[in-house]
Amino acid sequence: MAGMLMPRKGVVLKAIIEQFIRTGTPVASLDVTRLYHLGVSPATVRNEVAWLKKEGFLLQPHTSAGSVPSDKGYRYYVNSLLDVEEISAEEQRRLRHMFHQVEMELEEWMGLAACLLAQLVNNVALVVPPRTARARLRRLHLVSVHSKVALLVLVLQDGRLRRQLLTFEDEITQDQLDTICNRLNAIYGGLTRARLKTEPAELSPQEARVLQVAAVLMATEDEREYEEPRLEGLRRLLGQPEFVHSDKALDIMDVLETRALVRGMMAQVRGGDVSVVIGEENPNEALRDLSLVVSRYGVPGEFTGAIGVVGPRRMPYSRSISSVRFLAALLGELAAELYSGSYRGTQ
Amino acid sequence: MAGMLMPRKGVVLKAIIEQFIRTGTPVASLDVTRLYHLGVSPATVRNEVAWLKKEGFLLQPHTSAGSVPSDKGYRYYVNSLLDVEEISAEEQRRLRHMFHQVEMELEEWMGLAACLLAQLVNNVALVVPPRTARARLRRLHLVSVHSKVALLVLVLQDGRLRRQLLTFEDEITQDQLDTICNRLNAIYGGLTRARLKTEPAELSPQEARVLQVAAVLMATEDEREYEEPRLEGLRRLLGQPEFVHSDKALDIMDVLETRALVRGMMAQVRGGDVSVVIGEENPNEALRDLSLVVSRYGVPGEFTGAIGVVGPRRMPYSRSISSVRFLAALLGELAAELYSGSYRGTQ
DNA sequence: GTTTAGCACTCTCGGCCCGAGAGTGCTAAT
DNA sequence: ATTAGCACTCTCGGGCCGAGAGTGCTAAAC
Repeated sequence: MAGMLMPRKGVVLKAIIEQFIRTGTPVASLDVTRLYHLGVSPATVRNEVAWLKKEGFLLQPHTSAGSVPSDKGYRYYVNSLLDVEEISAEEQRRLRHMFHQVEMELEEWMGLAACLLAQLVNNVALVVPPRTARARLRRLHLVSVHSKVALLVLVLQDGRLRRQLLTFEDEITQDQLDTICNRLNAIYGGLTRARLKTEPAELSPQEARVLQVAAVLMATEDEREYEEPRLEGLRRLLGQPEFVHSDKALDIMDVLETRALVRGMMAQVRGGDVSVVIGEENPNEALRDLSLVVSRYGVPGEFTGAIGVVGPRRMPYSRSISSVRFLAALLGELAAELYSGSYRGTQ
Repeated sequence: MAGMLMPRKGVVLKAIIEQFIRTGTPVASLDVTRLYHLGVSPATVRNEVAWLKKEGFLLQPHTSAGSVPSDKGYRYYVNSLLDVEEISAEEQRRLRHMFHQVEMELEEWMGLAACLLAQLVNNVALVVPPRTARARLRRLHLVSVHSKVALLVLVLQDGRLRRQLLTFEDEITQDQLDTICNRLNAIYGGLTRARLKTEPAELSPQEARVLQVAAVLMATEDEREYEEPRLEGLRRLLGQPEFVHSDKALDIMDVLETRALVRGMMAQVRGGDVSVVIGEENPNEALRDLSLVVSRYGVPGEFTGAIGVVGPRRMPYSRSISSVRFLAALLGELAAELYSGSYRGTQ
């Protein structure tokens, strides 16, 4: 991946990539000369292009077509050429405002974030709900459904709700249920699943039963790999010119339906900032035609989700990076509020 | 839509439609003769086919191709020719069993139903959550998040959960929150939104605030047209040969993302049994290329959702109808358990 | 009158060819 | 190192054609 390109080679590469990202058709050296008048003749540009091809930054679909960026080209572009234009303060305010207008609920925020992101980058946006490494019980409630059946509602520390129907051997009233709740909450509130078992207590059969079901629910939470992610903008992705001949479109649907995308995406989120994965760099076979721009959000070590963009290699990287970065930060703030109660919002 | 077709005309039409549903290519009269040896010569079949074409039951893509069913043909087929083969008892047991293996939760059931249906019919399956016409509050809970913030959890009569963060002016403890809960539950449990306002009571400012937020949440429930539906098998639909040229595929994505499909589908569910809507019969412009097989499920008048299949006109109607019918009944049973507590399950 | 056989006719589909156009690569001059 | 000029290559789209499929019709048979 060598060092820096000679300044002009970089300019040419950048011009070609950005032109290609816009139009999607191979770009001719002449076009570059015309559109970004560099003060040199087309022939000079051709020489540079020839060199970039030789070195593998550009590809030629066929002998006499313009050039197309290779993965190596994109990579160099993203690492060294790209100037990420952060979202303007005004735009940030506008977006923030939208989040304050919807219900104060994580689900809503994620849905909105996915919608906005998809719109901003005109590709598929994916938001994976944040979760704690280990589910922690905040509180449980029992609601009588009828004489022998009750609805168990678990409120987890991070605000998630789980419910499960529960059948008792004998009839049981709401008052009795309330008593059970109060006792269990007093003893087990704030504990992880593992601690539910070790915490000693004398429990009635019913209490034991409720506790056991709660433990099972929390266990499935702990084991669940990822929550169902929000996914938006499929239509935009499939509308990209690279997918009009739909062989690839079907592959994409496969990737999405099998959740392979989520797993692939989660595998790529490095700590801290936004990661960019380009085409063949992707370890997941099925994602080789796609590029990913992803970021974690949340409080590292405590609870994390992921948000990202999926699109063809030919993707507006600058816009994607800035959008993902901004929304990740925003979601992080919002989620922190729900999770730990310590609101770290700006202003 | 005339009366019954002469017996043999019916047989021929049925044969052609079923063959076309299998293969997707226009079917030649000769093929019919070969595959379903009817004891008549190809020429006779050709005459019948000619008649069916003249009457508009069949179409010819071009002068010298086989025939393709028209909407009128499909309609006659569905109404008069189709013998719906109900799902075998053994299969029913197998499917039922799967529902008893997952968590006892409506969400899970709907997801499973969508998956199974998509698989059974190899098309898109859609499950719209059941809902009551008017949300009814079963119980509410308050969970302290931190000193001034609490999580309000609403348990609706039909088992749905809603939550909302709530900020108080002053610090408030869990004990105080519990007191508020108990009072509000005693007064307002089981009421609809409208009744929340009329029920007179002396409330503290905090209680009033909680009640007000609860009322708003319930109002948004009442107004919400349809819940986010479960949708499965998009890949299968897009994989159908009629969509390999992806112009239509994009249209479909549009329909799905704009929720037009759900609205279109809900518009078509008649009472009682499974409804079939074929192509142009669909009032919704965007669904003109698709056929729907849908059914309500739930307890009419109390709470209803919908389940259905979306596919190209060329769809396995028999299988679709029996699958939808069965799963609608099954979901109805399961949901009834959650909703009213009156379990009407078999066995 | 209905059914059957035979045959000509029509229309699509895939392959092929070909010319236009685009864009490069090379060479030689500046 | 840069530029001008030119020949070369390769794709793309259109038009052409032959094969094959399937019908529609007519005339004979039951």
